[in-house]
Amino acid sequence: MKAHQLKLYNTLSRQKEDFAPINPPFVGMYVCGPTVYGDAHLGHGRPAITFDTVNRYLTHLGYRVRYVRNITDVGHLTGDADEGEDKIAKKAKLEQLEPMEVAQQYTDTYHRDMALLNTWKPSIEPRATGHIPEQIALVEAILNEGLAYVVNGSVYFDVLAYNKRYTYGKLSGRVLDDLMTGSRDLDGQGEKRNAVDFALWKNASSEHLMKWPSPWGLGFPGWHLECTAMSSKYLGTQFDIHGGGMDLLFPHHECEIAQGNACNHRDPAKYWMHNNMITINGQKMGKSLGNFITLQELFTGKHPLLEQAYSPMTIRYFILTAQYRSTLDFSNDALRAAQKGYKKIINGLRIVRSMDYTPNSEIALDGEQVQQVEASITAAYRAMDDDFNTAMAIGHLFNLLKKINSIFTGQLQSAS
RNA sequence: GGUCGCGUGGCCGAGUGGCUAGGCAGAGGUCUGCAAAACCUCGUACAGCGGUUCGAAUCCGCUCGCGACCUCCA
Repeated sequence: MKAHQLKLYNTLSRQKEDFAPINPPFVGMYVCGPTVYGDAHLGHGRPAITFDTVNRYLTHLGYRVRYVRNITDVGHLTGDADEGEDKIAKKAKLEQLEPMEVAQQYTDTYHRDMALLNTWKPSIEPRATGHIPEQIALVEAILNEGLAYVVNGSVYFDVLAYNKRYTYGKLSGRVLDDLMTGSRDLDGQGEKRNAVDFALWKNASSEHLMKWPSPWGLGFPGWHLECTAMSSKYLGTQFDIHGGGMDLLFPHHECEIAQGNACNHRDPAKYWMHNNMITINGQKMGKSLGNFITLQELFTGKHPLLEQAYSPMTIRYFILTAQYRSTLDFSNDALRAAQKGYKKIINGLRIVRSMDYTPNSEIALDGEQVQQVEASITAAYRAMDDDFNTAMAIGHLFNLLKKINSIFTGQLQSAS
C-alpha cells in the first residue's frame, strides 16, 4: 500500500496539518473521558466513536497507538469553580451511596455502552482518584514556579503571572484582557485574586465526602489537573494527539496547556482535535439543558422523542456519516436513514465475503471494472487521510458497493 | 456584549472556481405469484442581495437566520 500523508485539523493552529508523530511509529493520544455521575448519552458516543476511528485508522496505517482515556471520578464541580458541589458526591447523596459506588456504577454502564458501540478499549484508562499524589506533585511544581498561590487551604493557578511568560488563551483564541473585562458577574471570584484564575486544589469542608490529605490540608483536586497528571504520567510531558469535545476547549483544555507549560515548560500536545456537538432541534444536546437521550434509551427505544429503537451500530454509523468537526442533528428521520444505510453496507460486506477469489474463478473482471473498484478504494482512503472524513469515505464505500453488487449480479448470471 | 462557527434538494449529509458525491424517502423499470435483496433510470439544491470572473454552492462585501464557547457539560 502506498504511503499515506495523513492530514488532521489542529485546533491550535486552526488549520489542517500534516500528521508527523513525535516519535514514530509510536503515537500517544489522550482523550478526555466522562465524568461518571450519570448514564452515557448520545453526546458521549461521539468522541468515543470519533477517537476510536482515529485509533483504528492510525493502527491500520501501521502506527503503534497508545490511547489513554480517563475516568473523572472526582473534582468535577457543578456550577462555579468556587461554589459548586462535586458532581459525584452530589449524586451519591441523592442515591445514598458511597461516592465510589456511584463512580463504579456509571463507569460500568459507560463501558457497557462503549462496547456496544464497538469501540476499542483505550490502552490505559486511568482514574482521577487513582492519581492524587501525582496531582499534588503537580500543584507543588506549579507553586515552585511561582505560578500559583495558596488561600485558605486551596491553591489557585495565577493566570496573570502565567501570561507574562506564556500565552494564556492560545488554544481557544481568547485574549486575557477580553476575559478580564468580559467576566460578567462578580460572584464566584471569592478568594481568588482574579476571576480568570482556576483551582488546582480545593479545600474540603467537613461535610465534604471525597477528600485527601495534602500539604494544604484536607481537600480535593481541581478538575483540569487530573488530565495533566494522567496524560504526562502515561504519555510523557509532550505527546501527539489530545482529543475531546469542543465544549471542553475552554476552559478545560486551555487550562491543561497552562498547567503543562507551568510544570514542564512545553505544550502537552502537538495536535489538538475536537469533535463537534450533537444537537437536537438545532440545540446542543447536554446535561445542562436536560435535552439528552441516553445511549440505552436509544438502544431500547424507550424515550418520548424516539419513534423506535436503534441498534448500537446504527448509532455508530449515524455518527460516522458526519465529519467529526460538524455538528450533527438528531432526528428520527436521520436515524432511520442511518439504519437502512448501515444495513445496505453490511449486506454488501456479506456479498464480498461470499465471493470466490480463487484465480481460476469464473468471475472475469475486465480492466475497467478493476480500475473502478480501485478508484473507489483510493478515494475512500484519501477521504480518511483528509482529517478523518468518514462522511466522504462512506460515500465512496457506497460507490464501491454498487460496483461490487453489479459484479456479483454478473457472477450469478454467468454461473446459472 | 466578546470570541468562533454554520446556513446545500422532502430528510440527513459531502463538496472551496469549471468535471455524477453518497444515503434515506419519492416515481418508473429489470421482475409476468408474493416478499426481500440488488441493479438501471428520473425529478427536486446550494439562505437573500450585490460584486469579482469567460465561468461561483465554492472568492469578496452586505443583509437575514441559526448555533457554540465566554459557568458545569462529550
